[in-house]
Amino acid sequence: MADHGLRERKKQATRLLISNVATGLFIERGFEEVTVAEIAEAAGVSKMTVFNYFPRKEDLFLDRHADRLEELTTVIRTRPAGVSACEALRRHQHGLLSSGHPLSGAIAGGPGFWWVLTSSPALTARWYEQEREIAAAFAEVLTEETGEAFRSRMVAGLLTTAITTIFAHAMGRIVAGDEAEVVRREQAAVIDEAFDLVERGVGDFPG
Amino acid sequence: MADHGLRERKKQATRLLISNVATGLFIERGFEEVTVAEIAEAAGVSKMTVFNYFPRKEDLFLDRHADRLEELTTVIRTRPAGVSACEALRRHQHGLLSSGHPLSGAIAGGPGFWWVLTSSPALTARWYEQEREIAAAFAEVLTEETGEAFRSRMVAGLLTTAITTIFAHAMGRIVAGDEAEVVRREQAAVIDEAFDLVERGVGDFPG
DNA sequence: GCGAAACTTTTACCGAGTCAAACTTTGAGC
DNA sequence: GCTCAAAGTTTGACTCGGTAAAAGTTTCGC
Repeated sequence: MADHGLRERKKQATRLLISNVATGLFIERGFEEVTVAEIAEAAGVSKMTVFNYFPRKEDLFLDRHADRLEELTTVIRTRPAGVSACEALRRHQHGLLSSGHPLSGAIAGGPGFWWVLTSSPALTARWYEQEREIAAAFAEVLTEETGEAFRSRMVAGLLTTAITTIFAHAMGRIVAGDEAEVVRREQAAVIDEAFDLVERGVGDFPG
Repeated sequence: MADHGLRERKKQATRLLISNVATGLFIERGFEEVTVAEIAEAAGVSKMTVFNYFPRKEDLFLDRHADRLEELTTVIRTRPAGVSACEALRRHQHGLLSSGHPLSGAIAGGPGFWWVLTSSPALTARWYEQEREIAAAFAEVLTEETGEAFRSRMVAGLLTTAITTIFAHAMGRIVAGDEAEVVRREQAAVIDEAFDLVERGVGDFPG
């Protein structure tokens, strides 16, 4: 069985169809202005089926979360010996940026995406909930490695804060209308500033 | 007019009544198991009135947020000269702990409260949303003071992470059934560990 | 091809939250 | 005190997200 049956292919196709239809409608009209029933109809499927694939309406839009979570924990778990989690993530962020990956927060492609995200409280809430899941996953990895539960949790939180803030900063600029290319050019320094703060501490800022 | 009219007193009384009735029911049976209609009836008021005072159901339980936000920003804003925001908050947390304040996360009074909070996803989500509001408020204060927007935002995020993690740690132990007195005794070290990480950095943890 | 398992649809339902219109209470001025 | 306007409350109807159960429909193993 597995991933080659007709069944499985159809499922993936349906899932993708629903997700695409939904995303299209959201970008066109905004998250709150589109109902699940509408999405279902537009995708030629029943409302119940939509919820079969996506437990919450928000997940229709934020469906890359699982991949992102997996990717980020892998970065920490499989980092080279002698490299700290902080350093590994710093490099990863630089990598995302220079490859123009959407999650670096500085892509040309779609202010539409960021607009949808920022203009819906429910969606932003879910976004930040996903950030917390990332922090929890980090904490688990670090605790496994070191056995120090509280310290791991703290470090996980701080690292996640860096990632989130870096992202939010870029997103904010894009939404505010800044030129994507400019944002992108300046983003490397932002990444370093954030990770420097986590790695070396805030000191006595602001004096 | 102002805060001495009968009108205003009645409003405050109604608000308090609704909040108390709601909290009581939540602690008794859990957040999801109580409907707003039920709360309204128990408080002898209409459902609409409940929503008049508390825009979301979650706010019925987490109604101390405004005070907490105010208190925390004041701590930063009015800290003595030569004391960093980080240090001021560290001291504040120690103060909360030694005065047995609920928000220190280590009180004897009510595992009920923490149980309600942790057992409802909607409630925890709202809780963390409030943490983000705190981070945003911190960022605003720090930006006003220093003019460095991104750095302020990062530091605000890191400080908030410390507060949140300290709190979550204590709450987790209480909910898990640890003796409140023990948690309380060990909490001072937790506070210092958290703020040390923020102030001096995570370094190369975990090697 | 047959039967079981998986997927979808239908239908009915619940609870949060909104809206508008009617109704009641309070406060101010005379 | 009485009256009028404003503030607050209630009612009832409605929308939408989400769940549950049962009845189809499609795919798969044999």
